[in-house]
Order: sequence, then structure tokens, then C-alpha cells
Amino acid sequence: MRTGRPRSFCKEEALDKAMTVFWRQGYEGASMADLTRAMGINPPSLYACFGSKEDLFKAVLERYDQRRNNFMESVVAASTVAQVAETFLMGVAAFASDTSGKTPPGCLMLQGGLSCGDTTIPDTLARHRAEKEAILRNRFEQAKKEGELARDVDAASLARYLMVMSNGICVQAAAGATLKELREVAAIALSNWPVKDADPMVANKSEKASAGSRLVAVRPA
Amino acid sequence: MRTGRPRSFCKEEALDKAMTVFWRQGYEGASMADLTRAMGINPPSLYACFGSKEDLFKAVLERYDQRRNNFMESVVAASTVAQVAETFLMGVAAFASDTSGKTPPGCLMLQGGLSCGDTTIPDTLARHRAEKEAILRNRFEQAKKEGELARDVDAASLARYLMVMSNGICVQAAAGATLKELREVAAIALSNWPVKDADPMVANKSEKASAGSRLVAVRPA
DNA sequence: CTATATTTGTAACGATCGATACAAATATGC
DNA sequence: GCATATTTGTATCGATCGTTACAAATATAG
Repeated sequence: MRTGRPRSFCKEEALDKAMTVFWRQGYEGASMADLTRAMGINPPSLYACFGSKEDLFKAVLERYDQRRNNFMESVVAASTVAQVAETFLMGVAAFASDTSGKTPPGCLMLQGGLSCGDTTIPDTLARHRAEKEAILRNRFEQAKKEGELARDVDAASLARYLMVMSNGICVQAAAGATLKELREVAAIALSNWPVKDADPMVANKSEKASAGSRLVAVRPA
Repeated sequence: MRTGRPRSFCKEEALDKAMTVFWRQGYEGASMADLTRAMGINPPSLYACFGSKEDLFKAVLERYDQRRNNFMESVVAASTVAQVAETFLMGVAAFASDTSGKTPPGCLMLQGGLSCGDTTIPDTLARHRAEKEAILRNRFEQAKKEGELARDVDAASLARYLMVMSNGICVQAAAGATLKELREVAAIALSNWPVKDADPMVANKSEKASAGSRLVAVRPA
């Protein structure tokens, strides 16, 4: 067994405590004093366990990213692109506006640090966000291969559109928007979402105007 | 005339220099050393002229907000709601991805500080963003009164949808998205534009609308 | 038991933070 | 000219920043 005095705190719980601090105050706004107080440990314990403030943030981000990737997996598992979009946006709306108190509203990948004195944190976060966008893009490209989406559909733009909505929703959530408000916004984005595999959607779908808002996709042929 | 040694720098130019620093590095990421260096003045001159770091940021934000409000005026001056949406989103895309070098990409109202150790800056920025949303909402409510929009259309949701898109676009721009990419996203959002009842403008905005027909009064009759 | 290994809490490190004291410099008012 | 008013540059303030030295505390290995 491992020798020496045993650690008196749970590493995962400490990371979760640190996560809420970074989430609420951003990377630069979260001081080591804030973090150690929230984590219930002293500075030497923190440094011995996590290395540095930036390393701690990276560890927190990794933990956060894992959960977000779990979510993305469930999103792309949907059987149609419309369901992918709905699962994604409605999930983000629910997640970002969660007021259970366990996590702050919004998204760590934005509130962690959109801009900093040093750009490494914003860049890192942007890379993580781009990763999520790539997951959506791959899903849409696959849908094109399978014929669900027309060949002239731009999978990259579609994925970027969803990420723009997601980031925008998270910004609103961080500013106090309610779940109801965010779901309304998501519903607008999802209304008339292109689903017909034979239709070039982005180009000319405005006048088709299917009656009412069509939130659930039609299954592909 | 005013007595005493005259100021050796231009207040407006100094504010613009400070703006780019806050914009790029955020409120907390911008140190007074960064600011004074960029502004080309010494700390006592800065404090004598602007009061404090927070006061300086407020002054910068006021200057920024003025320009954004000018933009919003041109947006709501469009003669149809669809044109309002297009002018807004395309304008934001162009503005946020501007790489002329005069300003950083993105939007100061986001990069200034989405999260901070102290919440006053995020709250202030959120209030300013909400103000832009209110301008859009008022424009849409007026369109309902004038009959352009059906009575069951939710003006608030529509305005929120555009702000979500705007904020999302700015996040993407801050991460390096190009104008082309952002215009594609904006185009998707505009193609999803949910005009419920007879509206001729969404389907064919290439037609430039009815040229110079309707005088637009921002104020309700 | 002793020796070794690791964590703990206390206390403080140098660097940087936002903000100022002070006197020289430069204008106006008389 | 002199008195007054304001800005300037230098030099620095106390507070806080992220980080660490150090020794007491607590585990295992023998």
C-alpha cells in the first residue's frame, strides 16, 4: 500500500468545489484564497495534489469536459438530425439554466474565461468548444452519407449554427435567463429545422412554411 | 479659460486605447500597467482623468455602447421585421469578425467580463446587452401593432432569439471565426425566421423590398 | 520500536495588483 | 513679475496575487 500520511480530502469533491468557483468567477477572478476556502484545504495541499492554479483549472476543465462529452454522445445518438438538434439545444437550455444550486448557470467553457491577460485559457476553452462543434459536424456529415441530408447541405455551417445557439443560450443563462425563456429561443431555432433528405434546406425553405412549429423530425426514408 | 497645466493627451483617444485592452484581455485581465502603457500615460494622469479602473471601464463601455446604439438605430430603422433581423445579424457578423486591427474581434459586452471575482462588471454588461434586446423587442411589438406581425407572435422571444444569435456569433468571432463562416450561420438563422402569417419579405429579400415605400417611425403613432 | 514517505497547517515569500504622495512642470489670472 | 491651479513623471504605498519553506502529524515498511 501507499506509504506516508494519507490525504484528508476527496480529490473529485475538491475538483467539483473548484469548478463552481472557476465557473462563477472565471479563471482570473478566482483567487487561490477563494479556491482553497471553497475546497476546504490549505494551499500546500492544493499544490501538492494539483500542481498549480492553471493545472487545477485544466483538471477541472477535463472533468467538466467529460460530462459535456457524455451529453454530446447522447445527442448524436439521436436517430435523425432534427432530433439531434432538438436534443442538443433543449439539453443545453436545461443544463445552462439549471438552478438546482449544484452548479452555476451558464457554461464553464464560456465563463471560465472568454478573455484573459494571458490567452492560454481562452484558447484552451475555444478548443474544447470547437471539439463539440466537430462532434455535431461529424454527425451531420454522416447523415449526408446516409442520405438523410441532401448532398449540398453544409454540415459545418449547420454544426456552427447549433454551437452559436448553444453559446448564445449559455450567455443568456449566465445573465439570469429562465429555462422557459431559453426553451422558447431553442424552439424558434428548431422550428422549420430542415429534415427532408431530398430538400436543399438552407437555401430555400422559407416559403414552404410547414404549418406550425415542427419540433420533432420526420423520420428519413 | 481653464487654468493649470493642460492635459497632454486626448481623452477620447486614450479611451479607445483602453477599450482595445479591456476588449482583448477582459476587465480583470487588464492590469493598470497594461492600460497605462497602451494609453501612453502614467497612472496619476489616468486616475486624475478617469477616477479608478472601474470608472475607466465604465467610461470605455459608455463609449462602446454609444456606437452599438448607433448600430441598433440603423437596425430598427429597417422597414420590415425580416430586414431588421437581417440587418442586425449580418451587421453583428461583420462587426464581430472585423479584422481591420482597429478593434479586437468579438464584442466588448461579452469579452469585457462574462464572469469576475466581483459581479458588478458582468451585471453591468448584462444590463447593456439586455438594453439592446429591449430595442429589438420594442421594434417587434410595434410591428405587431402595425399588423406586420401576427398577434400571437412573441416579440420578446423573437428579440431574445436574435440576441442569442448575436452573442453566439460574437463568441465564435472571438475564437477566430471568419466573416464568411459567421454570415453562413446568420443566413441559417434568417432562413429559420419564424414569420407566422403572410409576410412577403422573408422568402425574397433579394428583391430589396418595396423600394422606399413605407416611412418608418420608430415611435408608435 | 525505528526509518521512511507523504500530507498537514502555519507562516511567509517575491511579484504584482490598484492606487497615491510628492514635487517639478506648465498653464491662466492678476 | 507673482499667485493660483492643474498635470506631469517618479517613486512608492499597503493589499493581494500565486506559490512555497518548514516542521509537526500520520501513515507504511522493516
